[in-house]
Amino acid sequence: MDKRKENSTNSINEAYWNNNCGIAFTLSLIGGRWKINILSYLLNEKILRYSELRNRLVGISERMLISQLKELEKDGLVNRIVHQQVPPKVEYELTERGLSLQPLLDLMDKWGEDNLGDK
Amino acid sequence: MDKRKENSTNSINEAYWNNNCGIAFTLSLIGGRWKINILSYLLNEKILRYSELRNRLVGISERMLISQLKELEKDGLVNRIVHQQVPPKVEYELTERGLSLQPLLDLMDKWGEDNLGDK
DNA sequence: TAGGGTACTAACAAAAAAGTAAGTATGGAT
DNA sequence: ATCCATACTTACTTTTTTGTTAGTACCCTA
Repeated sequence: MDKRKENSTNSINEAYWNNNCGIAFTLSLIGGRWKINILSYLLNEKILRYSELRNRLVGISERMLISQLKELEKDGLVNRIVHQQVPPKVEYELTERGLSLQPLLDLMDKWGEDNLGDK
Repeated sequence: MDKRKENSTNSINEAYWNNNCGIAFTLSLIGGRWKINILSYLLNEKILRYSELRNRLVGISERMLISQLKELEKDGLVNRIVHQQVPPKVEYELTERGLSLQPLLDLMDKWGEDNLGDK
């Protein structure tokens, strides 16, 4: 959403790895500042409207919430469901691809919990 | 290594989630710009010296290579082995904790490969 | 005595990510 | 006619990450 320079050294390297390494590609989809939080809530609660997500994600700004949701939608991980009514009502849920992240997120959570305290 | 403002909104939120969510903690350790690349090479080749890593990580700058290695070492994922000789020889290998990331990285790789082409 | 190879370090600049504050559209309720 | 709630949008600033370039130390070799 915010524009990046497409020919910076960093962008070129990033694009290269994202297209040639499964791990890098995966990280590029779930690595955003608030993405795992959003994905986790949606995994647990199935469907949430915009304001419900905002209330759960303590500390997030509207700008970030929208931009993370847009990226997740663009990457095919969440569906945006618009109800035609006033005041507006928009809900978010995981796509099949989003749901398929569950085992990965579970494993990340377990590894993290196992290593959190230790040095 | 590079200093951050410790009381910015972003830092506070990040620290909060990293200490309370296994996934966030895991991401904070492996999410650095070149960390998965370094971890992958060390998983495959067991032990590599600094210059060997530099040659494999096409596009990385010395500054980034050092800073990523230092963070991985601080987080207990890699060992730094210094040989007392001239010219210097320093090798890097995974710790047990680093090795324990293998299943996670494998899963991330698989998910990425399965989803790379599709839209 | 000058140069070479390795593993770094440091200072400054550019790029990218995130924060902040204010504004928009809509139709229904008052 | 005004206010309200929801889901955004926009412009501008700060913070954070990364790049770039130019060093350093060490002993050995020529």
